[in-house]
Amino acid sequence: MIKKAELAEPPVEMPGEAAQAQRFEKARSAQASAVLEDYVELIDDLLMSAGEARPTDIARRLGVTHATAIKTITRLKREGLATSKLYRGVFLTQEGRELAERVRARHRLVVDLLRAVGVPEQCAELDAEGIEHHVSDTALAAFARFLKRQNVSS
Amino acid sequence: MIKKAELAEPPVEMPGEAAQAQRFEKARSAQASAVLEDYVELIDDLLMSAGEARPTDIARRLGVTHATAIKTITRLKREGLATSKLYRGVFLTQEGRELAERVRARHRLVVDLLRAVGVPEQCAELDAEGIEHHVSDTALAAFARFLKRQNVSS
DNA sequence: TTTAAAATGTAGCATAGGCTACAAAAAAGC
DNA sequence: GCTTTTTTGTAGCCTATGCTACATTTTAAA
Repeated sequence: MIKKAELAEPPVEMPGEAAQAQRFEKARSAQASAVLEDYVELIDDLLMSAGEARPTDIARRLGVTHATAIKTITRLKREGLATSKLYRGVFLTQEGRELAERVRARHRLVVDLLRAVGVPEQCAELDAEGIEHHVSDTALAAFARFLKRQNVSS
Repeated sequence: MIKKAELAEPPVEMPGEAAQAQRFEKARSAQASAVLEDYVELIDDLLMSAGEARPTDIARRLGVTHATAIKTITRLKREGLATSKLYRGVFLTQEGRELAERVRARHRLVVDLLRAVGVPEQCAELDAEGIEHHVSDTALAAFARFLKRQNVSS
């Protein structure tokens, strides 16, 4: 092993190290809520377009089995985002609806931003699905400003 | 339950449904490799800057316990991305080094793109950590073109 | 050289999110 | 109204990623 003294490193632990750890921490926690966000947005979609959101439809749209969907719906209920009645579909709580709206707006903004910098339409939709969960409010605001400038100048 | 006939939906399953499922599928698989990408990039960093990458350092930088880091390092080895000798640190295989280089280039490009559209420096670094794993090669190429245009015109 | 500290590794536990297989209830069709 | 199909739910298993607690080994210090 190389001794620390030989490396001529800063003697005190650099603050950049903790900062880096925080970045990863943040990315991990964003990922934890990503699945819930996807479900909430999809349920809201289904409720508006079809009038109901059934576990089977949710599962098919997400590309998972119904067992997986039901398990996650249980988690949504536990976290106060959704409610469900047997054979009566899934509904969102007030909190769930608010989250859905935020997620939807964010998704649109991310897709628009990607399109604006030249990403092909289909690719923008594809990539946005994963990207959106990691875009902070600060970045989102910057996206909105950028798009506004683009539209004005065009 | 609302009967399908009452909803006046398209009789055949829309292809958009399968497409949506594929988007989620892709985002999920991207997430599965995200952790490995982070480790590989960090190990490469440590090897270049400190000459060695020890589990303890990796853990501290990622903000996890050493037990967690060691477990993931075991997975890296299983997947052929890294090697390690007891008390001699972790090293990357050829494949691991190539992955690290791709990840690093992608990270830089994502940060630059975020900066270019007006995201504050610190926020760009923070968000890029989560975003980068979901940016496809197609989008990456678009980012590069966009940045080139920006630089030329400025 | 002997002891203390740090690093490494292992074991066992939890949660999340996948899956298949089985069971039960509701809806649809005859 | 009875039968079949669809939908829903449960149980049990797997992997990944966290964690704490304990054991071991190496490094550093006295």
